[in-house]
Amino acid sequence: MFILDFRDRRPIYEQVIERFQEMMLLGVLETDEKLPSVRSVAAELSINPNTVQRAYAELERQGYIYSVKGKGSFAADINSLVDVRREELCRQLETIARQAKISGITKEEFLKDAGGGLRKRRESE
Amino acid sequence: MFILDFRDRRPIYEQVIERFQEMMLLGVLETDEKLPSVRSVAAELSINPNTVQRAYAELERQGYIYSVKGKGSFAADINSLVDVRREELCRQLETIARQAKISGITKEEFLKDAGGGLRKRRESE
DNA sequence: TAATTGTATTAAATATATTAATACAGTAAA
DNA sequence: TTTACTGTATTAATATATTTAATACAATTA
Repeated sequence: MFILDFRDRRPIYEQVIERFQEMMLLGVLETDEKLPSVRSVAAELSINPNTVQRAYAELERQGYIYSVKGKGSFAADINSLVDVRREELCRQLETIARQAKISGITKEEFLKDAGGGLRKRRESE
Repeated sequence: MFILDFRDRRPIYEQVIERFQEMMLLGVLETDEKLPSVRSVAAELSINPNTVQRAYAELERQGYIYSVKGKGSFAADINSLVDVRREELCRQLETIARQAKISGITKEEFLKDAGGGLRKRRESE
């Protein structure tokens, strides 16, 4: 499924949240598709079910998934969430751009790096 | 001097580190200029001297300052650190660019936001 | 009925951050 | 030399967040 990065200082449940968000945004998980159960994710990642449950609860609070007791957790329609995500990324981008300016990086250098980051993925388009 | 953001989830000592790094990169603190003492910073920010000491120790480890017992802590020549900082920002930029791509943000939208972030500061140049 | 699902609860363990209270050694100035 | 300031180290207590552990219960499905 995916693996955890134990060098990452952030809590495990946040990594789990991010991985599932990515899978949904990338279409690996489509709308109404079933997510693996809390217990199976816990077993696969060798972490506690409570930690997975915390991630799922947060994903549901944010509108990424919906859960039905006895049935499972399912990917929600995330089309309405794109704007929220876009705003968050814009905030992060402003923060790093401010840091770049402070560090004496020119606009040209910054945009060059940004373009590189955008292009360097596996070509899916 | 500066203030702390208690809404920030990150530890206080990290904020202290960042603020001093910024002051040095912006030239507010010049090479060999004396930083305020551990105890005075602690008093001004109403935090424990140990917390400031932790920030100073990390700043010294990273090469931003040097400390002399009995004299004080001083801004180091940070010219050789710019590259390290540039690489770190580049890594962050790639991460956020990847997230943007996953979120379906086009290259044009991303670069537009990035440029905005770079320009929106008080005009010091 | 049996097995699986999400969910809730309580407790313990673990890690990290922060404060508190000292102490020591080096520097500078009175 | 004494006094007051520096950085540095140590130990303990406190607070908070994270993670694990061990259950339990209700709903669903086969």
